[in-house]
Amino acid sequence: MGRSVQKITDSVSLIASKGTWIEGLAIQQLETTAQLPGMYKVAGMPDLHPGRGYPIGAAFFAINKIYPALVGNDIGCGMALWQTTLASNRVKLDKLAKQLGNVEQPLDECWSETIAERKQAKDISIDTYDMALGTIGGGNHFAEFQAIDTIYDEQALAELELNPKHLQLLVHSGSRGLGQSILVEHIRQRGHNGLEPDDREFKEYLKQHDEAVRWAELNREFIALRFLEAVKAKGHSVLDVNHNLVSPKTLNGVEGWLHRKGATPADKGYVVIPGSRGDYSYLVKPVANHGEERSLCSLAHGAGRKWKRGDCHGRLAHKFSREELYSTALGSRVICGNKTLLYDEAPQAYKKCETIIGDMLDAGLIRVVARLKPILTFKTHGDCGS
DNA sequence: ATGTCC
Repeated sequence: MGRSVQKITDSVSLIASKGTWIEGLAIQQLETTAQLPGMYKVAGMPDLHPGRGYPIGAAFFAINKIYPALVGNDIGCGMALWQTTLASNRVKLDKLAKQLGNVEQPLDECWSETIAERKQAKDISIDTYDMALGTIGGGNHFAEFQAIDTIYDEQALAELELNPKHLQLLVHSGSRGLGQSILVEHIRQRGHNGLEPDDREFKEYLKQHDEAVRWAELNREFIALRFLEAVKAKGHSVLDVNHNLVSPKTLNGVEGWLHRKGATPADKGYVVIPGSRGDYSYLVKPVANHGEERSLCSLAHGAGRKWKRGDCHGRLAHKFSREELYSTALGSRVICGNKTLLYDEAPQAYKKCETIIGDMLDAGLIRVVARLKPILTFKTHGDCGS
């Protein structure tokens, strides 16, 4: 554990070098959250940034308690990586962009049989949010075609059966309105208080939470499938990892509940740490059983915001027109019909992913397998005004 | 983050 592990208090650590910029408010929120009853240890990741009361980009280990409000509304949010059959060197950006016209509309009737089958297979019975299945949503969610740009570990790539000559599809989305509704109903009943295993609501919440996690996984699957269909390609899932959830975990022999709020698991195999749409993403292999105590078996879930959402239009509009933001410095294309979203998620609003990766390398938490370059990032349909 | 808000 090197210079990029900071011990803030006995129970609060931060995986970041002194040179990595982290907003003071985020550290404050991390320390405040560490004071919650039953909270045993918390760990900020290098992408730590302020949230609504609780910071994003952190893991929280509590004993005999879970905090639904800490998990937040986007239960099961995560990253899925799909291998496609599209040859990277044959990509025509205009054609690709054109093919993706309607991929954010609700899935049409042709999908209903597949939806029913897959829901049953994944033990999902709720149907209130079927309309949202296969949709990306807003915020930092996206689906992005990527090309493998640099290979650092051939063997790992082979193990994952990734074809470096073909495009990958990275999907970042969650449980949409379903997770939101579960949180809202819980807050209405119990506020921000934690739940103990003896509480009636504990089991109820966890049951709904676990279903929302599976729903979010299925959502990413349908997003990938419809994208593949739209561009007339085939593909298969390589990995799917949730970074927003609470799960039982034993850390150094202590049983508890690990809350991950924008924190990628380091105990679920290979993961992708995405950069902003104008930056590289990294396929990494977590180092087994390393830094459990300080990192809580977690990693950054992305490059991390540098600027607050609402600030971005004001900071960028005088410098960049909408049209200029439809392409990036790496030559990739952006489809985003929502102006606010276009500015809020601009590459300038995020830290450089390389620094986040560097911090985790310094801490001995990961090995880098490959660097992925963005080709086309889809945020939301391209035809709405604001 | 949000079938986003009256």
